[in-house]
Amino acid sequence: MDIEEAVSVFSALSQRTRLEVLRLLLQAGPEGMGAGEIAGALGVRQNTMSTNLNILQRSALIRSERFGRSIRYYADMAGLRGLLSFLMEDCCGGERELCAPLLDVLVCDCLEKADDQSSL
Amino acid sequence: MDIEEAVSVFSALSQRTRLEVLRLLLQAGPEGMGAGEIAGALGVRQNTMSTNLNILQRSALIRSERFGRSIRYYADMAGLRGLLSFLMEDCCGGERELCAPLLDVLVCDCLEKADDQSSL
DNA sequence: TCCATAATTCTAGATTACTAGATATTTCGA
DNA sequence: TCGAAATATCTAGTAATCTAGAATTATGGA
Repeated sequence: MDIEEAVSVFSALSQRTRLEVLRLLLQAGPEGMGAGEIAGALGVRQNTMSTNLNILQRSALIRSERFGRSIRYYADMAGLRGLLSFLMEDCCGGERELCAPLLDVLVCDCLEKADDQSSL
Repeated sequence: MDIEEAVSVFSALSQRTRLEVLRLLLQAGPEGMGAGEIAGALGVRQNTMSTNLNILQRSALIRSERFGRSIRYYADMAGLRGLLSFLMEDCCGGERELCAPLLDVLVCDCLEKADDQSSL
């Protein structure tokens, strides 16, 4: 990922509806959600949501899959990973202590509430 | 952090100069960098940089400290942590496997190159 | 107190982004 | 093949953001 792409991805996240969509899809997990379902859940008009879903997808923050005439969307963990990776590239300035607190976020909020067989 | 604040923080990151500044300061580590030094390093006019530093600081992505007549800026790890925490809130949908890859980013890019006494 | 340095604030013209109405496309079922 | 459902695209008026010139504030030294 280069700087232009990263800026574009952060732009995708800097709008209320789109940020809500990503969080909703992260919470939805592997099941994903239908496009109309997402629009309904967030109280946004269908065409506006379609535009915003497209922007998120172009940024590789979400993925989609068609089922019949509806389309399901999912959080794209690989894309999110790429973004965080770019941001934290060469971080810390060699000082582990500066960077470590960021790990706690994911460990606490995400993994601790899952089962405890920490394979890391 | 609420959604409005998170949007505002992502907006702060969705501009090339500001994203470059945050990465630069993450790489600089605890030493930080002077305001003029940052502007010089990125080839941005001093008043434009000042505006952008202010936006990053309002978003709690960087901190500042005055030394005589110059001002040093530092990455604000607590602010960054808050943002990631908000984004990943209630993630995974109970499926640990969906979320775990995000940890690798920080573990690989940031901590593995530090000493190996993994206290997690 | 006066000057130079370092950084910030004010401002406006130019660019970019957002929303929603209207229309188009895709798919399924009858 | 026709109609309905689900979603996407086009468009334009409105709103927000970006940059840099000019002026301002804060600090330290002579």
